[in-house]
Amino acid sequence: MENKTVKPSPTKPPARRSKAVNPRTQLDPASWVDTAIDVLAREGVAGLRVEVLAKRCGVTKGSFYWHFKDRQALLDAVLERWREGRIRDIEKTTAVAPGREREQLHYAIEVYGASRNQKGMSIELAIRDWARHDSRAASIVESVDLYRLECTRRLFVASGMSDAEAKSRSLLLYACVFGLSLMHYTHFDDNLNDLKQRIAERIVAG
Amino acid sequence: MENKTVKPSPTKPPARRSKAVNPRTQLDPASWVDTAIDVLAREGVAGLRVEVLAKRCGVTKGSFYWHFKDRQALLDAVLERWREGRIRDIEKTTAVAPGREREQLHYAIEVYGASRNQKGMSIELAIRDWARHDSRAASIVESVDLYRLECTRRLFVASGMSDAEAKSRSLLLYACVFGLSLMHYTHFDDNLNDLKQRIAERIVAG
DNA sequence: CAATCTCCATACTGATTCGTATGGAAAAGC
DNA sequence: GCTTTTCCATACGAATCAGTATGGAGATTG
Repeated sequence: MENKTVKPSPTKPPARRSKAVNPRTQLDPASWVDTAIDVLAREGVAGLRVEVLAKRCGVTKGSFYWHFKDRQALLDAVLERWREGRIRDIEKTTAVAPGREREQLHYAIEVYGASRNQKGMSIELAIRDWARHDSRAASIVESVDLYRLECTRRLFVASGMSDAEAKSRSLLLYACVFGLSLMHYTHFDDNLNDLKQRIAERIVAG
Repeated sequence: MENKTVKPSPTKPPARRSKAVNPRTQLDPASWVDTAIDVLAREGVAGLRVEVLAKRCGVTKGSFYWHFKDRQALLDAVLERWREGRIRDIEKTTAVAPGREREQLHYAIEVYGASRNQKGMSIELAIRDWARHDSRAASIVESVDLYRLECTRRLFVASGMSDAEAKSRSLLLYACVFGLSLMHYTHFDDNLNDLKQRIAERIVAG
């Protein structure tokens, strides 16, 4: 379903409202997904309930079930949105001029640091936990993982490593990044930055 | 509450039933926790509902609320049981004769491999996701993490590393182990064992 | 202006959930 | 043997959830 389109005149592109840009009142599937991802980051998939989301959008379920066939349709839209965003992000992060591959790998590790990009990592972990019980989410996660692993593999190869070593480093890089965000090690040392720096070196250095 | 004990005669130790060992019918808090951890591994905390657990135990809620004050009491018991098991396991895994520290570190990495100990890792991940929304679980996870990090740190130090380097390696080890179990990389390479071996070397080697 | 379409509110059904209250059967204690 | 304690079943109330049905206000279209 996802919006019963193409009924009046297929010639007109969008033209939904009188005002060119929607002022405030109307909702579309995209804004529902926005809200859903926000809730996902803070409560996980278990928090993605249609009545809760509706209240958060300032409307009722009636609106939701006009834009989406059912709850699963929203969940699928959330997964698809996440995948697209991740793919774009990876391509941007791993694009680099020749000779600066190791530098870029350090940057890739740093941007995943839990300090900034807090919300992005929350979404990441929420979806990965989701994937442990849902095959749809698992499939999305796998496609994103393979794409990311491939992109960083190329960086390692370009920095002079064998293919097998590059694959190994690539896997180590992401495993470490996600694993660190799973752990509670704040009180393990008073110079966490030094530890992280050593880890990054261990992952990237030849 | 957790069992209204010490009413008849505090002199007798347990002596709950006629038969020395409980044959089958009676339940105690420990067996509820057993079932709960089983469900936790397969469905996460969200699956820990008292009526569901009761059905799985072959009884009704009446039994549950006799053994536990409320649902939270069971959750606390699950966390405590997990912590105790982890502490014992870590001590056993990191106890080693001098000179074999690196060997033991490789073993520690291997036992966490998702291949075996599948259920243990499922519980681990379920509790870590739980900890993202619950301060009680977060506290338990932190205590376990700090203990584990300290134990492996000692192994790295004993194998000849500086304290800072040992801490860094210790953090890298667990982050990688948990991170790998979060990822979906089965189709990334056809010789995953080689990749894992390289990763383990990278973590442990001097 | 009238008919239609868009988007949402309201009001239901039915299923689950947590927790309480109460009673009852079987064992244990005296 | 009678009472008490243990352990659980049953029955309830209140809350929350997914999904459906229906109507209605406002904009769009002819």
